[in-house]
Amino acid sequence: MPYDHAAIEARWQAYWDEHETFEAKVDRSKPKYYVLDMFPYPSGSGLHVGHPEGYTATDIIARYKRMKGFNVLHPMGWDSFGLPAERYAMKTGTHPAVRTDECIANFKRQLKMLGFSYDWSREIATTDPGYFKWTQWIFLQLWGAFYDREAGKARPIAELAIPTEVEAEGPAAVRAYRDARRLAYLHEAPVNWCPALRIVLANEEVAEQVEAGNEVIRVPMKQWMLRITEYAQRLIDDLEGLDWPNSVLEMQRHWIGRSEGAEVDFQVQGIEGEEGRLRVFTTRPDTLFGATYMVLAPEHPLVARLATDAQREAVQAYVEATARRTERDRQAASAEGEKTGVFTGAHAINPVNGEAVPIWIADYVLMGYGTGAIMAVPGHDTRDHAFATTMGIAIKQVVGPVGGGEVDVQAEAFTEQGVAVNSGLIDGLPTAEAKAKITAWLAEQGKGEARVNYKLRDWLFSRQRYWGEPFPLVHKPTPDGGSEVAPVPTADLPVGLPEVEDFNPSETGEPPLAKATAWVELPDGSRRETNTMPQWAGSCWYYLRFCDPRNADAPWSDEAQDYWMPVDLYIGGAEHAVLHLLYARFWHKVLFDLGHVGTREPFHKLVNQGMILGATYVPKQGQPKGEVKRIYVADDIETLGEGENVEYVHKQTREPLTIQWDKMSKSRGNVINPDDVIAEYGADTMRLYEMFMGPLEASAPWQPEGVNGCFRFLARAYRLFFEQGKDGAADAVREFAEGEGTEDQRRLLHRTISEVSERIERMSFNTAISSLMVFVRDVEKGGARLGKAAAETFSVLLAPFAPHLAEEFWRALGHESSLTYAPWPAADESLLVEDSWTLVIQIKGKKRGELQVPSSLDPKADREAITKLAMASDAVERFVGDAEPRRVIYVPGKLINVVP
RNA sequence: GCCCAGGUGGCGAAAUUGGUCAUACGCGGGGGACUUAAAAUCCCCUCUCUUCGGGGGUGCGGGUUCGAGUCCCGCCCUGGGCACCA
Repeated sequence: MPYDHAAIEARWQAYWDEHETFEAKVDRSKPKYYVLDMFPYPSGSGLHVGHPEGYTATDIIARYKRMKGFNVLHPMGWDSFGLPAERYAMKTGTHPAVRTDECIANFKRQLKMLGFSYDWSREIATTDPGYFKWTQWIFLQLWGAFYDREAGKARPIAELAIPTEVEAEGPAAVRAYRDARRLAYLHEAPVNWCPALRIVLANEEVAEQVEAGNEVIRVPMKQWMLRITEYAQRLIDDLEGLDWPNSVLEMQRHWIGRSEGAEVDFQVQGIEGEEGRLRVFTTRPDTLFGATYMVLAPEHPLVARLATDAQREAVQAYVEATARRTERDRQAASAEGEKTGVFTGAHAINPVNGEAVPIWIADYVLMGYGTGAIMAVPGHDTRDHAFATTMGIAIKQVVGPVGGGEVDVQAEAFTEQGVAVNSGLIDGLPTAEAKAKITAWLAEQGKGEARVNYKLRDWLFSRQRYWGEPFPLVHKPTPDGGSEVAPVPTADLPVGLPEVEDFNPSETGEPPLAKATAWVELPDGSRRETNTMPQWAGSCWYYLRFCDPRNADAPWSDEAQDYWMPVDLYIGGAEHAVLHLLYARFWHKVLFDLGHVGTREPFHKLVNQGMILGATYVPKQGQPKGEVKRIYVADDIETLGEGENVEYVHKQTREPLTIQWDKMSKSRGNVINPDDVIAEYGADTMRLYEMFMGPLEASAPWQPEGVNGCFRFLARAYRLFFEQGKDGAADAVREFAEGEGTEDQRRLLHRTISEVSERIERMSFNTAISSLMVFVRDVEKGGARLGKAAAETFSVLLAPFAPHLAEEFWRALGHESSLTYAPWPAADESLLVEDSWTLVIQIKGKKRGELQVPSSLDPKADREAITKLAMASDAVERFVGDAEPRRVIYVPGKLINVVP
């Protein structure tokens, strides 16, 4: 019988389960290693081959680290709240919990088939009440805290100092004072309402729905917000020291979007004092002298007051028109260069030169950033330039190029740094100095101050959905006829989801939970909060729960958290580069401030695995315009020719096609199902191929022929250990030679140990596998019987990649138990050294010969002897002759370069 | 437009800090062995030109260096992200 992967894999999966081989326990005598996958949303369609790429990588590391003596935590769970289950419920009436359980079961079956070494006793699901009890608990920590800017950290709200004048106004005022400072707060604001889905979308979710053809409009609604903006600076600062891909670090920094500048006060003409103070934010205070107009966002509170009678109607109309458009929509149109806006009729005084500048409103200024108002400097800002040109507003030059020279700001804005001109007290100063000087001057005059702004906005945290964590809050009537928010006591958590008949929100946006009146209305007259949390909530802290997943009294114990955290290696898709990682970091920092965790950052090393691409076939001539795009899958096509002359045509139409590689998706029909691959080749082959395709971080196409190559390698290895049984008899274990076999085998073995170890450490799995392939090939080629010790070592080296087959080998060698905790071998350095080494002889940088140098000559110490040897070589004689070389470069152990 | 990553054989890809031979390993292709035959397996060849001495070649054009896939400058292309953030 040849390599019977199905039987072998079933046997070892059962063994691991039965022996609880991968269960992790806190053990302070060993160093720990926490290796985590981004847990999946268990979708109805099951795993595709893209999922196991990252999972295989973490599994290799987990298994390698165990053999290196680490106590490894390698858990898996389910990010199981989510919209698909809810939509499925709306369509079929099946409760989301039922559907979710089915999907989880399927995912788990598939993952188990791949032989991943997860500690399944730690399995968690975010939808499990035993889990979301603590999600709710963490929310209450946020609700119960404020950010102390002076201390630079969050503190319990009870410690917030209440000003005496507030105290004097009574409990309602104190409550309001506190509520306005909590890290979780209610905020009425225009939100992105999607009528088709009947849900509110976060800004970052709008694009996706608009692309899907769903309308998104703005409506005001009361929403729970989380004060992530207070952490903006720390979220930037603490990126330092993380071992993360540069691209992710950059994306996070850009998302947070720190910018330094100044706030400047303009005084509106005709409105005295504080009320008429119009504050703007600018990163270029040095261009203040070039401000020829101002712009307010249409939502700016001062807009209504500023509009003069003559302009009131136009202003009103503009404000209403923009209110209907989503922020994204506004930005998209305007970014094309279409600038719209209306003059308010009012003017304000420029504090640096006393000039009166007109005040406009325009939607290219956003209320959510800075102060919602700008000074416009068309000479030195592209957007202002476009607007001024459209509206016929004056453009003034106040910065010139450093080396002198002319620029025409009428034609195009000069946005670079330079030297201030036409700018009074800062004339002649380079931009940086001009900024500093004018900012200092403004501060002195009480007309402005230096200021740092961030693009990051507070996090819209409530959703009008059923399938999410309920907020552990109630709205309690107060004696004055109002209501106050009160937490559900920890002892009463979790707040579970009520049974409902209908999972749809109402047309007005009332969440589905609002219809469960028996659940909403409490005996004391309080009403439960009916929003639910977004899907991000559960994934913000699951890595902490994995440390102590069955704890019923706390989200985690100090002991477990202190031992396992931080996550040493975190692998997942690049699509989570910003939001998930930012939100999780934010929660972690709040928990850190409040003393619940001991680490500032949760994830030490982060790796994004690349995408696995699937094949589709499209017309070679390109898609005809105006027609529905034609995309075909492998079943539709016929392959003609071979090698470099390969051609694809459609089976029926004979249309010439060309292959195209895309992200795998159901809609494209280019998905490969792991079940099929495993059935044909086995999990070990599948794991091996996924890693052999190329570097983990790179995207690569799934090529079925490549899978076969990996299978062939395992089958070869199998034949190294087993002899085919005659006439249907079981395969017999081969006889092995003594020890590490022949001298050649020993050397080969130790080189393989050295290479595989080093390449796993570098996570260069494709090249590590190549070393293993070379080992098998060369042992075969050598023809001698493999030494038993060498066979054992090889099994260990293979185990992280193809664990089932490795276990099979291990047992064949006479071991009773699993090789999971067998020690990782160390290479004998002395065997890596050859008898002689090759010195390359170059003449003027070109290779002209080589020389075998005996190992008795040390590359470094015997420099002179080696040089002498080289100078006497044929190559030097031929190309240099007797002439004295101008230069001789000797690279120890590598080459000698003679320049005549 | 801006930011990040990347461009190496017919294909997936190798090449510690600039240092031998660019193209390991695998796929595909060609030739052969075994077989009645096929599958499986095994062996050899597989960047290119060549007058067989050697020459050229890592997206393109320059540069630094004794020596560049690797470093610098300027382009081109592909993928990902951001995109009126004042």
